Amino acid sequence: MKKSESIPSSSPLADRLHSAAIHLLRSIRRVDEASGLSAPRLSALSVVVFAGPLRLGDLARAEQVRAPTMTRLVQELEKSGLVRRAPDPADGRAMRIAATGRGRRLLMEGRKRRVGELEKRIKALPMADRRALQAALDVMEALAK
Amino acid sequence: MKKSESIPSSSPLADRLHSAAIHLLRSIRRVDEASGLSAPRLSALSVVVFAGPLRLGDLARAEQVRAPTMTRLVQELEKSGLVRRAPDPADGRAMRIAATGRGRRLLMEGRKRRVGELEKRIKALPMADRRALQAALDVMEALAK
DNA sequence: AGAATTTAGTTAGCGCAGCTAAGTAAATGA
DNA sequence: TCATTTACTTAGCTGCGCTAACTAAATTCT
Repeated sequence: MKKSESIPSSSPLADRLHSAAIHLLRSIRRVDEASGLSAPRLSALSVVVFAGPLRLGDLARAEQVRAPTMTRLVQELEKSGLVRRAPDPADGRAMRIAATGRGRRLLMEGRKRRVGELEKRIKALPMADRRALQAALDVMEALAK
Repeated sequence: MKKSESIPSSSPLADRLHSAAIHLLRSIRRVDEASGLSAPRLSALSVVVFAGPLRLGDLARAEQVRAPTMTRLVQELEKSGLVRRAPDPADGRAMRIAATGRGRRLLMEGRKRRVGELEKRIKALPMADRRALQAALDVMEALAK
C-alpha cells in the first residue's frame, strides 16, 4: 500500500485513504511514546476527558473496541492515576470512568506534543493544502462511522 | 480523541486528523480480516506486488517498520505462499522479496473486499465530499512522510 | 592482501492491543 | 420467583511493534 501511482484507477480513493491513514499513524507513533502513553490509551483517555465521566461500555463503543480490551486499558490508566473508576450509582453492574486532574493535565501535554509534530508539518504546508485537509476531515470522520 | 467539537481550537486540524485516522482504520479492520490477512501483512504484500521484487530492508523502510518486524511479516507471507524469498544475486547478505501469483491474486481480491467497504461508504457520499477527500490525499501522503 | 568496520538479515525475547470464551453479579421481565 | 439479559472482568490466545545480540557478507583502511 505504498505507491499510489502504480495502483489502477478502480478504487484508488478508498485505497489511498486506507494507505495514507496507516502511514500517517505509523509516522506519529514515535511522538506518542514521548507522553509515556500508547496511542490507544491516549485515545481512550481523551474520550474520558472530553466526553466526561462515562460508563466503560460506552467508552468501549466510542473507541470501537470490545469490553475486555477497554477493561484492560482502563485498568492501566487507573494504575497510572490518570483515571478513576467508581460504581455507577444508577446501575450496580456498571462502572463510571472519570479523568483525574493528572489525567487531564497529561492529556493536554501529550496532545500538545503529539499533535505538535503533526501541527509542525501542517504549518509547513501551503494554505491551499491546509484548506484541503480541513475540508476532508468531516468526510473522514463520517466515513469512520 | 473523539468529539472534535469539544476540543478547543488551538490545534484542531492535526488533532482531528489524528483521531480520524485512528477511527477510520479501526472501522476497516473487521473487513480486513475477511481476507485472512492482517492489515500489516496486507500492506506489506501490497508493496511487494506493486513495487516489484525488492529487498527486505527496502520493504521495511517503505512500511516504516524495523527489519526484524519485516522479517517476521515476510516469513508469514512466505509460509502462506504469497511471497517468495530469494538471495540477492548482487549482494550475498540481502534477500529479494517477490510476490507469487497467489499473492498477487489474493491481494487483488483482498483489496477489493477491504477497500470495497470503504468504497461503498465513499460512493454514498455527495460528489463534493468525494472531491474534498481526493484533494486531501496528496497532502496526507506527504504528511506521513 | 588482511584486519577492522559496516551493513543486511535473522533470532530471541519483551510489552501491548486486539480478540473470544467463560465467569460473576446486577437488572429485567415473564 | 426464576430465567434471561446485560455489564463488566478474568484467562488465555494471536499478532505486531520494538531492542539486543548474533552471523555472514561487503566495504574500507592500512
